[in-house]
Amino acid sequence: MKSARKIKDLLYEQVARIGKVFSSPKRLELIELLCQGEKTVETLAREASISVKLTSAHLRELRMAQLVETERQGKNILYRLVNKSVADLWVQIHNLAEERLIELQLALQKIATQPNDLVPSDRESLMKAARKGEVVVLDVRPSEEYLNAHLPFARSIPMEELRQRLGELPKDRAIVAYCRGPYCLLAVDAVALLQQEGYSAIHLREGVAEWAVTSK
Amino acid sequence: MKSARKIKDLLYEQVARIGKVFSSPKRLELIELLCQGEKTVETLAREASISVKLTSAHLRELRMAQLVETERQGKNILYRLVNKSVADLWVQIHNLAEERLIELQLALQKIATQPNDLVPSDRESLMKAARKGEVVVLDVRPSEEYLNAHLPFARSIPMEELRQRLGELPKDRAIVAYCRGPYCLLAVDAVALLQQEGYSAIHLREGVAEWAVTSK
DNA sequence: TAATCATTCCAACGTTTCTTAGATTGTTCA
DNA sequence: TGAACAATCTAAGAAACGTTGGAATGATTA
Repeated sequence: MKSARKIKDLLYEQVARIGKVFSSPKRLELIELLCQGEKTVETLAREASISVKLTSAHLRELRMAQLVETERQGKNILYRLVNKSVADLWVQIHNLAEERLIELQLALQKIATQPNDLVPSDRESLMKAARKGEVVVLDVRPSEEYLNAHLPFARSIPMEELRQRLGELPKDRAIVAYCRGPYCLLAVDAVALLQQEGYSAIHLREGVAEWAVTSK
Repeated sequence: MKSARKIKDLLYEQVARIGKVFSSPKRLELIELLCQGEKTVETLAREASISVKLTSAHLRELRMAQLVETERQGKNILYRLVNKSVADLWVQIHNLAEERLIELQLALQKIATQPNDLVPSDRESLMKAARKGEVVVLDVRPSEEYLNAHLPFARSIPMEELRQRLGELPKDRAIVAYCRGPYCLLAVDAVALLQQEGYSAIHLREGVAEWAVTSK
């Protein structure tokens, strides 16, 4: 019989394979992007501002840990998360980080133009207001991501088109903008633009992954 | 204004600080031990079969990520997890690992003497049976850990004392043994001993941390 | 106050990981 | 079939990490 110690070492080593994936900033960014839907290597590289080669190397780690799966589509290879557990883990890790790390809290505070521009994270009342049409929930991510999944009652105007399409939005109601999550700056820019143009805009930190986490 | 890229890099880097903690097998083992309650450096070192110095170094990482807190008690320094989120994250990571990594599944299968010695993870019916006294839920961890927290209706007989205290257990009812979690081998040994002595014993893979995870 | 004990800090080694560059595979389109 | 393209594989230097030994800290006990 193998020694108990060796068996245990083997078990923890396997779990650490998963942990390692979440230990690199760039891999975390890729995971967050994959939470928005399947993407090609090139798209991921562009969005994360890294080279295709490096992206491929990081994706290899994700693949070896069995956290993503690939599908060839013509010339491109699409990557996607294997299931919701992966997205959940990402959300739980960044929630814990936000809860514990003062440096992160400070950095996040600096991003939001004004603290009261933030939506208090009370999902039920926000959804109630959205259902009644009292507020407009606005998804400013690229439209593919909106099509893949979006918050209930949300409308899609990608950030790139927002300036041209301002006329579609009402000035007499609050506009709640969201994007990929708390580390995506699209909604921050959207709120800044909207406020500048005289809209009453506020920022919802959560994205679809955060929203979909089972317990809060 | 700082470039958006720099801000994002900073944010993901902070989250990665938390991820890094979960990327080392030995640190994972320490976290699992700390899930059972507060412990001294020496105890942690002994249980994880590593030197005190190395334990201290790993605990330093945990401290710098703000995931543990310390308290001096006489000569010793007690370490404990700052809150339940940390234990939850450990449980979620090892659950995902068990779900995705075939190597881990195989290793875990080898441990259990027989597949049918495992309790089907149906908490409600187990608790129902335990409440009625139809089964005996047996905690074989050291008694301090039992005192810190244990499953409902559980009785404590530390593995070290089990052989001497066999008489306390009934032979006409099923005995459900558990320990620190799926990677702790105490309950495996307990089940083996009990079965050898003619008891009807089965193994519950989950420990208190797994049991306490909000959603399953 | 000195001696002891538990723990941490510091420095150093070998190992792993990150990142980039060059060559290679597999697919599509002409 | 060959050219163009997307992505991966391999190799290699730089950076970070795990681990160990020796010195230092801080509390307790005699």
